[in-house]
Amino acid sequence: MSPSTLAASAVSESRSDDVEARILAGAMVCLERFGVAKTTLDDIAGEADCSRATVYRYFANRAAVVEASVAAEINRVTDAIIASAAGAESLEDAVTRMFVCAARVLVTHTALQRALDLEPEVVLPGLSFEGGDRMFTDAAVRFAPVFARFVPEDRAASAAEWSTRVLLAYLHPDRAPFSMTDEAAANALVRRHIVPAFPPSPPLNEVSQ
Amino acid sequence: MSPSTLAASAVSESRSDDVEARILAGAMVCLERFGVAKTTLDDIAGEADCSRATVYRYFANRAAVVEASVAAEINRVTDAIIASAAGAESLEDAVTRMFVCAARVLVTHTALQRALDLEPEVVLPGLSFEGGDRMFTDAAVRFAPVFARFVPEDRAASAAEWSTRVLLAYLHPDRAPFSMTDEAAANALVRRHIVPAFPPSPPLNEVSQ
DNA sequence: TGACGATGAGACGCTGATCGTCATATTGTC
DNA sequence: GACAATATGACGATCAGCGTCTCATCGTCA
Repeated sequence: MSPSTLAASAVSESRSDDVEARILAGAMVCLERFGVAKTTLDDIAGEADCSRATVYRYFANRAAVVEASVAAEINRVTDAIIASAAGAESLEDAVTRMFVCAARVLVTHTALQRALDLEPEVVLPGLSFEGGDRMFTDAAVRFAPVFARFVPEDRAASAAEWSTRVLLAYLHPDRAPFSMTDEAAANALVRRHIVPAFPPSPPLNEVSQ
Repeated sequence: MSPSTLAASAVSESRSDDVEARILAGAMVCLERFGVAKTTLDDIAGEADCSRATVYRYFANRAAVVEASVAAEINRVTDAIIASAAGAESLEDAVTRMFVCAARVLVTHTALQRALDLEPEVVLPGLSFEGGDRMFTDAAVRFAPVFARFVPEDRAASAAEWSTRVLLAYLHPDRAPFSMTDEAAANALVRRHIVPAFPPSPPLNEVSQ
């Protein structure tokens, strides 16, 4: 448990929170600049403007810092994607916006692109939905409320998960020719793979029966 | 003296030359990716697709590889700048073209920009004409023939040197607001600081006296 | 074929960088 | 001024990188 987690229920947390955030941000800056392999704890501490020992106060080791920094960054991206669907008025519209937003954010994401360039063997396995880590399943969970606005409550989770799978599949570098940053292309994908599977309430089979 | 220098006067140089060039190119790739501080000899050897031992056969140490790689790169850039003035029909035209070319090449130069970002304290001192190394005086010497087409023979060298000084002064990051990539801006600079100082033969003072 | 030069593979010792831990100093709060 | 929370620099251990070396391999040429 990190000090800030403890501090959250206590009184003084001003510094703790600040430092932990600075460490995470500093680590991300280093990952952008140097890549995972070449980033040292000195680099991170220096960028976070604190001592190495302080970093160890918040994280068990180098790997933990990197992991937490990546997780925080994924959270940021997830937030942006969710926000992009705020004004949508249909499932098709919402998912199209989210796909385009995701594609544009990731294509221009320095750290990610650098990682794909320098250490693809580390990043690519993690870019699949089933890839062990709960990174994307967690993201899918967070997407669910967006879907709940357009599909029956009990289907929102699976719609979110399915959409995330499709998104990841088409964002994979191997799919280079397919550019999801193009709204028309994203929309076509959504109409083919997402919309038909998730009709508005009530579900299709209940109507047709 | 490097093996290829020896080989140049001997018979077989095919392989040597190739390897040396690959090492220099590989080193530049690493400098782009990692910066000077984080580039190891393993990185360079790997990028050059040869063993570490082979790198040491051509260069005394890591610093020598980096230095030679930078020198080779400066040569490449110098060539490009000279080539850009090929079709010029006046001093003003030639220098303007060279300034714009230099600015554009350097602004889009990944390794240089990365170095300026990561290790400004290493790069900036070297970006002055007087900066110890003969990098720019050498470049100025190579520019001289271009100037010899428009100014009296005996003034070509100093015209080249002066122009290089002006170029460097205005390319320095501290001068950020001044964008030499803009042809009009470059031309104005040339008209003010270069052309008046180097009238076509014979020199101005001889005419006016 | 045999000599030769170029290269790769990899082991070596050395040095400095990096890691993770520790005792101590500093800071903010009461 | 005492206390808790936290930052800091020092520490030893470990690791990665450097530069050197030897040996095996390969291709070329006499």
